[in-house]
Amino acid sequence: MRANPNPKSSGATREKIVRAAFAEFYKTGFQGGSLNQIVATAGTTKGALFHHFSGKQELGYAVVDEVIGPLLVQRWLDPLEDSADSIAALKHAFRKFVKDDIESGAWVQGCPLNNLAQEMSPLDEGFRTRIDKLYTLWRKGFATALVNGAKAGTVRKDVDPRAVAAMLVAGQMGIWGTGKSSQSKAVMTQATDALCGYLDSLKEPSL
Amino acid sequence: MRANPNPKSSGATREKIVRAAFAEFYKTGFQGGSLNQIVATAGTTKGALFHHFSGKQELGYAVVDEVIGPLLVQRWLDPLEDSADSIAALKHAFRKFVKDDIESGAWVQGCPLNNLAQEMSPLDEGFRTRIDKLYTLWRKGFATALVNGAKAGTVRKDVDPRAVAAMLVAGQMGIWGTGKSSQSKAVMTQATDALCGYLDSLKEPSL
DNA sequence: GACAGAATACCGACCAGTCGGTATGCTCAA
DNA sequence: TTGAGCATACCGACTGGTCGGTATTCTGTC
Repeated sequence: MRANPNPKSSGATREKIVRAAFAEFYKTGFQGGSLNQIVATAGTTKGALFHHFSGKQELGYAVVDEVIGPLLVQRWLDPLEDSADSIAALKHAFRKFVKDDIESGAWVQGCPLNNLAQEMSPLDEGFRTRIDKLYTLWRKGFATALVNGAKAGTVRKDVDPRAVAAMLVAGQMGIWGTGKSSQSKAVMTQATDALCGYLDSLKEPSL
Repeated sequence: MRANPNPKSSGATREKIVRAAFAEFYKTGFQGGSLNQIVATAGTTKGALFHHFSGKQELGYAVVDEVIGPLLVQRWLDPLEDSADSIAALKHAFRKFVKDDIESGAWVQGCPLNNLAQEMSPLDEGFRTRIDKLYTLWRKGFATALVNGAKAGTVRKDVDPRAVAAMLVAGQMGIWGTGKSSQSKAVMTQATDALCGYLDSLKEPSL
């Protein structure tokens, strides 16, 4: 029923705020993040923030839905879409992103989704459901890839795709968490190596 | 070297504060935790807190060193000490603690060490080094168990103990993180099953 | 096209409350 | 008397959030 959704800029300001909020929460956590800092980074004001969002909480929800979610899909799910050898694709993804994040320095900040999950899941049910939705999507994407691999004959028939997917997503959490607290390339790489070894053990033996 | 360690209570008050701080930080995180709430729970006052600690930071350090560290050793490391079949011991530990934490309800709060690690590692180097020390100890304990298993002939000789240990600790982080955000016994159990399957693949094949 | 009126987008001063931290004084054993 | 152990009162800084006001743009009528 809205007549005209977008006079002036509107969408642009909103997006600047969400992106600044993502960066702030990624750096200092949701509770530690300051709205004053967010509006300063976004180059706008409190008035604009509270015009677009009812409060800090809803801004956090928007960060999960509109920034972190798409980032997850683009990084981890899309590359699996058209790959016959799902184990190779998974190994490649883990290896590549570990390497990328070490090189870019992002590894010391951990995974944006996991950060929010660990901090806010027990404190706010709205956060928890949104975050769980993304992790469920993630596991589903991995499980589907494994099923396709089994169909294509590259994955052993006796593996439980859902269990392995749960383990792989948990492994991602743990590997990035390890990197964050150890700040050691060696340890992070070791864990990745072991996980890739695990993936190898799921290959169809005839290959 | 302290001349008189206990006029009045002293040590008792300090410990009450540390334990209350552990509970508070476990619930709401370090940044979200309130000193006022901590002294209220401990049944003491700000004056006592700042008498024993120079500030919130040092109190947090004490929680890591004096509560979380011993808890980790007692739970994960001590049970591995005298076990010939290290893979069985590891599987038993994971299965048991997942079950325990689901039954006690502790799983929704995650792992105290991992919670602090994710929140504070990038923000405070003092936290990071203390936390990393504990994770290093943890990995070392697992690696030693694997080495002993290889010597006893229960673990394949070609496994890299350090890499597998890093992966197992990362797996623990991820499994408890999964439970926390999914609040699903099924998913947490699935991930544990897959990890135990991984451990099985490390067994000496002749057995 | 012009113009009134309504709605949207935004600003920035301001609020009450809470935060971590401090200054000071009491109590009591040595 | 001295000083450790602790309590109370209090501080400035900062927090998330509110609110009156203004600028801009849409809508409907002529």
